[in-house]
Amino acid sequence: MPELPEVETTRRGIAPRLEGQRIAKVTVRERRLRWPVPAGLERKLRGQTVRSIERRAKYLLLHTDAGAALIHLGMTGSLRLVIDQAPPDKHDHFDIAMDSGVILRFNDARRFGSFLWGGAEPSAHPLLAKLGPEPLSEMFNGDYLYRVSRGRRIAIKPLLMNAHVVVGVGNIYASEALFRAGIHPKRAAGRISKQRMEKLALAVQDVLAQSIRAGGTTLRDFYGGDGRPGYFRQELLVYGRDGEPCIRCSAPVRVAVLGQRSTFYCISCQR
DNA sequence: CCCGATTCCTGTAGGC
DNA sequence: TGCCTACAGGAATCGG
Repeated sequence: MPELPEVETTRRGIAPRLEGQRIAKVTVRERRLRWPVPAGLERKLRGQTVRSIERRAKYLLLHTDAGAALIHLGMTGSLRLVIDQAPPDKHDHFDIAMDSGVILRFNDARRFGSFLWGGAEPSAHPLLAKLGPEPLSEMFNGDYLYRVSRGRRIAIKPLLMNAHVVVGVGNIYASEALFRAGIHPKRAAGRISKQRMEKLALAVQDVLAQSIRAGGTTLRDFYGGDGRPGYFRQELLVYGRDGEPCIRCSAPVRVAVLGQRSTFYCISCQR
């Protein structure tokens, strides 16, 4: 379940081997991803030099002089660097082969990922244009959360997971940040004080930064560009701990379904 | 506009 | 062992 830390870990893993390299060939084996892979994407990229790899929300942007390719990992997507000419495995949907011989290979069993053309101004792409701020930027803070939540009756957890409010926070880190801030996931967003929103914004930033340091969270599918799993799973405090005692107060951690998502929280610490 | 439900998809786990 | 079902959830879209 790649959220921001997993995508950032992937970026850091693959960028050093791709930046400055020329794309020799792009091979798409399966065009039916979350959005159809556009016809002609191979031709647009071939011969271009990868200038930089940027992350925006959960998208990776491969910048070239002709424009940027957009890659989203969806739920089960992963990018790996393949050095030899290893034959593609099941669900290896596309390759970006460099002149150096390195191949960037995308695998995604459930095909919720995407491979798109963002053009010269990718921030104007329809999928990127209306995204909220980056959680690790200065724009994202308690004042901002307080302001955008006024008058809204939605529970705080689905609000945090709404990419139009803030990007990169998925199911795992929303539960973790709310635990760290002591806020009940079902609390109406519009009824949370500015002081508590400040705590929440800091908790979101802390948990994401800590996870990036650990190389992300590997539950099952996620591996970084170097093929190594992330180790933040060991540092999860409530996610996946249904029935276990809270590490802070020993009351049980419970799971509830909120907006069709499993939500983990301490019945005592979170109000 | 707001917000909950639905939808896409396949590997895995649990029940029998 | 094998078959069936439920579940996992990012995020666009639909409908009330």
